[in-house]
Amino acid sequence: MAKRSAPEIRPRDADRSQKDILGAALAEFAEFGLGGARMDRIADRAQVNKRLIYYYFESKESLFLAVLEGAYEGIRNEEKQLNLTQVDPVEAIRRLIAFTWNYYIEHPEFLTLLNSENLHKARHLKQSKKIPAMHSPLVEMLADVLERGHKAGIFRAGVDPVQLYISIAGLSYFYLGNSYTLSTIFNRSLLGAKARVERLSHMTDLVLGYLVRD
Amino acid sequence: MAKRSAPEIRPRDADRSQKDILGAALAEFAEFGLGGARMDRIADRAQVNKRLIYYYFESKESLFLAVLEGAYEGIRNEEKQLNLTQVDPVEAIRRLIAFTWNYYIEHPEFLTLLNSENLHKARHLKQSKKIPAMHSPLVEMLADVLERGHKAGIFRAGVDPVQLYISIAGLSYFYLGNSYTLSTIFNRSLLGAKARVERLSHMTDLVLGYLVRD
Amino acid sequence: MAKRSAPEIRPRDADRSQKDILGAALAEFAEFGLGGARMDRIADRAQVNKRLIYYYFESKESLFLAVLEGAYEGIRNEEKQLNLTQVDPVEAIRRLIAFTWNYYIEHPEFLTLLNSENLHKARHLKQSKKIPAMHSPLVEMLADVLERGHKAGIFRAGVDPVQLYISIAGLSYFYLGNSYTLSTIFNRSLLGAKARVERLSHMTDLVLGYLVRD
Amino acid sequence: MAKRSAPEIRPRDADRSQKDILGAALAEFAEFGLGGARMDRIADRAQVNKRLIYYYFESKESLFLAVLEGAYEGIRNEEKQLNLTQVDPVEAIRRLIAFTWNYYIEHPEFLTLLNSENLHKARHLKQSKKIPAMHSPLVEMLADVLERGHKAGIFRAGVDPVQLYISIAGLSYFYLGNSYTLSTIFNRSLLGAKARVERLSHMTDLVLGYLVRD
DNA sequence: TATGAATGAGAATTCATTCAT
DNA sequence: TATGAATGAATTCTCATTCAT
Repeated sequence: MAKRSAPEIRPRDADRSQKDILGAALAEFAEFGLGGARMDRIADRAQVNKRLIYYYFESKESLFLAVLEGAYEGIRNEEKQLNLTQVDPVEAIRRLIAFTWNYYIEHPEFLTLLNSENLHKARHLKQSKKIPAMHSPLVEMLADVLERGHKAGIFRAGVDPVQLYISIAGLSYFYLGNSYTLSTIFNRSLLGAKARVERLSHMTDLVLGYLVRD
Repeated sequence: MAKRSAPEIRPRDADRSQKDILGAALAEFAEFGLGGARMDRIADRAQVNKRLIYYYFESKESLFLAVLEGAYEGIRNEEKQLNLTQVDPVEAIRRLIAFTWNYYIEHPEFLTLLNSENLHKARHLKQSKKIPAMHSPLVEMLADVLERGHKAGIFRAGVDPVQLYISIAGLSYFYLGNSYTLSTIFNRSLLGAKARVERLSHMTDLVLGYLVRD
Repeated sequence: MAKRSAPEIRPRDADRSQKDILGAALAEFAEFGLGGARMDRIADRAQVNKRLIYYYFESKESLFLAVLEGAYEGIRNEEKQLNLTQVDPVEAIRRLIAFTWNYYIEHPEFLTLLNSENLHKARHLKQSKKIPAMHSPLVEMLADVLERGHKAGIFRAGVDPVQLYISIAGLSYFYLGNSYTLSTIFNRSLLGAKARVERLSHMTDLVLGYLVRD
Repeated sequence: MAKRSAPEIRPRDADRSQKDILGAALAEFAEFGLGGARMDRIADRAQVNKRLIYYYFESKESLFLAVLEGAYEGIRNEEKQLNLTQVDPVEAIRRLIAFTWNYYIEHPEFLTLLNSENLHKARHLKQSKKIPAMHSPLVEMLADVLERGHKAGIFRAGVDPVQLYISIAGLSYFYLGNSYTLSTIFNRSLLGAKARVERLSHMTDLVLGYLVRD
């Protein structure tokens, strides 16, 4: 139980070290933002010599970019798992909303990371060669679902999939990302089990209520 | 007695100085976040000696709180102007959405300020004695509108006004607050005149499409 | 005699502080060059908080520039004292050589500072607005002396005063600035009293031997 | 067994590596001085793993010494080529001046290396067992030339060859080594073709004007 | 009310050097 | 002979904050 019980022999492993650093940096940037993050703490979290961070990642800025790229890679990979092309349109919309909701719940770092990046006017994102190439499959999936729904006479016509995608994301994003201020203002728990169920239900009702023509 | 010939006569009263500092701090915190803001720059922006900031506001933290309080005060004041009690329910919803949208567009600082505050887990907000007392009239207005709409047979039943309020806010907030990353990812302008009209239209369609029963 | 006997109350004096810093920086840069100089040591030498250096001088680089400007100002001021316009040409040349020689001996910092600046390709000098304006009066004095000497039938004609000025400086500069290596190589003291007299005598003979026509 | 497909076949022998390192270090030390030189950059320049530098040369300091020794070896070798014993005294002086001038022009590293070494008070030179043994043949040549010139009734008597050697070196050294600051101060190109011819001519006139008795 | 001078505690980054293979 | 991984000790510079008037 002693903090320093064993000298913790760490076998030299470049890949491992880099991954540890990235993981630690993700946590740190998510918790404190780019400006508030500390390289020292990242080194501590990664259990790595601070100098090693600079060895692999040139600077705080480029470390942040690497973390951001990893975050986009992460969500894109998950998105790919979500196959909606064969699914009934109404059910597909449900899954899409639930997916976004759950992903944000499970990856709160993603939200704060995006906030940081927007505070910095997407400065890092624009430098990235990787991220712009990682197209989200969701918009195309959504376009397909909307079209199938419309052809089946279920959904309304003329819905811009990009707008709807942004709306679906925004419904979860704002609720989760601002839960601290919102719950204080409304004096109401937003993240309890019951509240979550209600929110997901509301969002689904909202979007399907809009889409479905009867 | 002045060392320099023309000592830049600039008589300043206490109120004026405090307002200048708050204005400068708002701009600074909005641009860089709490962590990235610099007291030096705030002093420069306010054209005030740095020491004076500490004279009026104890520390960076309490200056941030004061700024946050000012920001909430600002939006609450505007919200009060929006009188929807006599307005046709459908039109009322339109106005509510448009109000939120326009307020965020005209006050982008509000968005980044809220992001900062959430990054810090609403630490300052919780300390504030003022903000919790400033209840937003919008939720009650919305409750009233929803009820009138339902009674008139126009709107669906069972809509939680808080959920809908959060949704309406979220639809604008995410789009505007993340416009830098979104426009980069989608390679599409989000803030041009045409795009704004489309977004407002989409959001209105979405919410009314959900609410209105035919 | 204790190092920390008295807390050494240092009255707040902006001018004094700046001068102390400049003096300490001059010594440090002279001893270690720009690259080898340490801001910490400069602060120690100046008995000043390290932060204060950055308060008055933005960075190490601009501190170096300020020091360089001070050094040029110093030599230019001394040069102005040297009035040769009424002096017999031969005597004037003697004084000019002796002045340069003595100035370099008394201000060895000037030599190493110049070496540093040349190592950096006069990067700082080129930024300076002050130094280029500080024209050395020596070249004009020398031109006057050469002309008077020639008219009096004593000196040879066609001597470029800039070339001769550089030569006179070089004769002292190389000997003094490279005395460590030279004395090691030649295994001979260069800076003893006798050696100094001999060197000054040699330089004077060399230049006058060249100039004087018989 | 190589991890990467084409492992950049580059068979290297020990000698080659050492020479590459020395060459790279010479360039680096010449450009940045001892303090400003970076082991990393030397490794890059030499296209060699940084660790290898330590394998062959113990430390930065001893690498510098090795470079310095190489530099002295280089100039001494060239000096040996300059045979003046059979040459007419006046012509011999011309050649000596021209040799020094040209060597410094072709080996500007030598000048900055010497400056560095003097900044460090000849610390490395004094450690060297090689350099003190490499006596410059120039002083003896000069002594011989001066004596022959005197005996032929051409040159003045009593000239110290060491003093004159230092003077000849200094005339070139100062002009070339300080060309950046001098050309800025005098706002005049010093290294153009015409300027070089003029300088060499001036230096030759100066020395011969002093030596030759008519 | 106002301000220029000053500072301790960090913070990012650098650097020569060593470890392990 | 050669190299990628790793590090402790600086080093420049930053920042919120306080002192003294």
